[in-house]
Amino acid sequence: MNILESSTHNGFQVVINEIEHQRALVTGLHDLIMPILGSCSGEAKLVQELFQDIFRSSSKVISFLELGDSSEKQTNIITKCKRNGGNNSLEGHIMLEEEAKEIGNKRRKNAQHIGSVVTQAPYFDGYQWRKYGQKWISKAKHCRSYYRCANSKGQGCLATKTVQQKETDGSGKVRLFNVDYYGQHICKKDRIIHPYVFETAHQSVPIGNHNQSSSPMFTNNDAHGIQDESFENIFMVPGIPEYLTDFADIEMVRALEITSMKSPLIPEDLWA
DNA sequence: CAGATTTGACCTGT
DNA sequence: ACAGGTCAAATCTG
Repeated sequence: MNILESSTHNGFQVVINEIEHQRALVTGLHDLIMPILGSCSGEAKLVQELFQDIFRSSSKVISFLELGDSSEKQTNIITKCKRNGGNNSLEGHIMLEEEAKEIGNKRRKNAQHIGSVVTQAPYFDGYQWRKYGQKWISKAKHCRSYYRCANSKGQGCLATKTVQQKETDGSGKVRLFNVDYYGQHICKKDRIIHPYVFETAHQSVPIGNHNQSSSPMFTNNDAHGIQDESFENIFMVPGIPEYLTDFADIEMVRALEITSMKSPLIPEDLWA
């Protein structure tokens, strides 16, 4: 193993350890929240689903990283899937949902799918965005909005995202949005510092506590891009405690943080 | 008035 | 032909 391979492997191990640590933290949070919500409420089901999503996602990342430098294997799987064109063969079934999505992608520009997030707060991801289009998608209940990085003009940043409200369970209490990210940000110094949770030995800092005073993230939506929907409509979800709406946002921010950490060796599909 | 958003038209891939 | 992504003129807003 040469130095480069060794350092890459060590880097992966650090990431794996961090993700394992995050899983432990999330488990603790889960155990804390679920008794408060009860087991039958719609919010509890939603929160349960979000936790499951987080675990599925982290398991996926860990199992990928544990394959080590076998990124070739992953590439082969994807290639095979693409060759099969989504037919009914066994290999076709191996195809991940995200990969299938990528194949069916009709984007002409910025076709690089960076990742997807389901969140209650689709506009708060640390970047500023400008809406450039909106479209009713066939058979979808809600229209899809198209955003590009606010620095697309000034710095030529090609990052875009689409936001589409998910169809809910019908209760209408909670609005979830699918957010798909395309293209890497190449713009500089425009990011808002993430409200990371830094854990100390025996004391966890509450979510949202960091940078809250210096960052407008939790106090002023004007500084965060999109204003075509009201702040209240997005954040003040009836029946959901404030710390839970914060959690949903932290989840998204973390997903993005992982995205920004990714190795060029890892296929984009993994991060979807 | 400048910059952001909206919206219908246009373009492209399937 | 159709669905979905982008463009650009019109409109809105601070």
